Amino acid sequence: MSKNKDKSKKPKKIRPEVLKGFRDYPPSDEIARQKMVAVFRSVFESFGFSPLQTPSLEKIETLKGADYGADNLATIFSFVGPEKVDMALRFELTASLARYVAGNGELTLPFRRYQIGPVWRVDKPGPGRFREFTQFDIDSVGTESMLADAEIMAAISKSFDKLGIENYKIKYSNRKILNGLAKMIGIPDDKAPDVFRVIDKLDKQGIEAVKLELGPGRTDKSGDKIPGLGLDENHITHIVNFLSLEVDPEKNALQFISSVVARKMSDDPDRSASFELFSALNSSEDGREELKSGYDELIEINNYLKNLGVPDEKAQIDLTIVRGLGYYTGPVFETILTDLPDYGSVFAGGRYDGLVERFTGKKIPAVGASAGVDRLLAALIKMGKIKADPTVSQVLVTVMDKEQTSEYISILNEIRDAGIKAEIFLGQTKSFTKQMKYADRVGIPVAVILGSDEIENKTVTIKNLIAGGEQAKDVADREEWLKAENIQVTISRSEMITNLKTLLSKIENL
RNA sequence: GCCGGGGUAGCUCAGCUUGGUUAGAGCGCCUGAUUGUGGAUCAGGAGGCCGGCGGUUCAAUUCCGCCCCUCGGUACCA
Repeated sequence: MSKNKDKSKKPKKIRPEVLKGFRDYPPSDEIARQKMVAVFRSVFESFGFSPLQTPSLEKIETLKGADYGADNLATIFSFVGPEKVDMALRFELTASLARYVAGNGELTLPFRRYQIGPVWRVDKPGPGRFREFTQFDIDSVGTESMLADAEIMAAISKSFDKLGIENYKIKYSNRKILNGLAKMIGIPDDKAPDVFRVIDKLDKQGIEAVKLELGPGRTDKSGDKIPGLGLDENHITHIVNFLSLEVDPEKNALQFISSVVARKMSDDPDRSASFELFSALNSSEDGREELKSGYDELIEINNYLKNLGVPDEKAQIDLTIVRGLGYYTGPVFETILTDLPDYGSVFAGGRYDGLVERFTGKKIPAVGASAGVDRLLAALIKMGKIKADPTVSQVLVTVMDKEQTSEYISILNEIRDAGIKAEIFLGQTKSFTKQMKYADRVGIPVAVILGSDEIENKTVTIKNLIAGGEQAKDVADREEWLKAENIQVTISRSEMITNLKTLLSKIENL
């Protein structure tokens, strides 16, 4: 009863909760993330991409196009602004890039930029999926050259190398190939994007699921019904036949396509698997042209990649790659981590020619790629490629005697000026034990200790907390542990900086 | 959107089936043993709108309904 009384007197507390689908990034996450981003930044800059930053909020037409409808807006955070302007948080970075290019007519093309920033979507949060997340984009706008596409792929490859990831693969293809095939077997134009969307699931769901979704639909593991596209049996067989040429996708499928382009069935190494498909490919000359163009581009990119020094095992042609998005028009590619196939594609993109046209009416060709920073980081941490330090602080200057504060500060200044990240203990307690505990908990690896002894003798004591922590494992008795310390040295002040630097570099390399 | 698990202390969870005294445990946290040294140990302590609203009841953390949130699967992903 008395408890209840107390409660009613208390002011209502605010629950410290974040919004659904949002989250905090504690220092350890953010430190790791910044390390990773620094690598991408430096590689892309070495390729001559410059940073661009655009607003988080845009006019809604910028993001959705002029004909935005109510159901289209379901997954975008939209508002009516103070001046009654419809606006929304960006859900990706490309639309803003297109707006930027279109709105700056004096911009010299090709324009090549990278951009990193948060984007927002009103999705249902799922595993590794949030309403606010960070994307990393690179794009080259205003160039038709396939070298632009190859360069983006090469930059991705370089970045992954530099991050120490050995097992990744950039798989690439060209939309025009499947587009052409679709035309040639008579799939209506308006169905083609849906077909691609389904084919895109091949990796995750397998050929049988794709087959069913092209046709009558299927029921997934949870018992939910997934509607199919309702293509007729004939079309499905042709598509599946083509996708099944993937035994050695680079060779068989490519040769098959070149034989289609040349209209010579005899060039096809796998007649039995593709004869049926081949014989169906007679209906559309348009389709054949598109197929040929896609094939040529693919080969061109393949050559450029060789020139750029991307090894074959890192970048491979895979004709089953289509990408789900509708706006891709030519080359498409995605990067997977072969050790972590569950993470899906972690850096992907392709050529899109229509995005700037929305604003200017002029077609400006562009190619770009986008990475989900958070997912990639999760993968890196899982693979042990990035260390998640709990703090950036490297040195704690402990406070033994408040009377000596100015002395401590001058030591602190000296350490900081030497480029070492350092802090002085700012807590309330006088207990020295607490200060060591603080350093330990926060994860500061080194303590600099100055008591009356040190000050009198113009020395400092430097303690390696990492090594101390290791030693604690073997010692059960407190007295023994305290005495066993050969993990700290007392040296003259003039030697302090050199000593700290060697110690810290030793700790870094652990 | 659909299917399923869950929401009780800072964290991980027990209790709920069968409503009823003071809602527990482990870990963590705070204080001290130990004001010049982190771990371990020991002693003491703080910390709960039992997710929210409504219903049934003399009585609800417990039963019922709705909602919210969360986790996993699936769909969507411009």
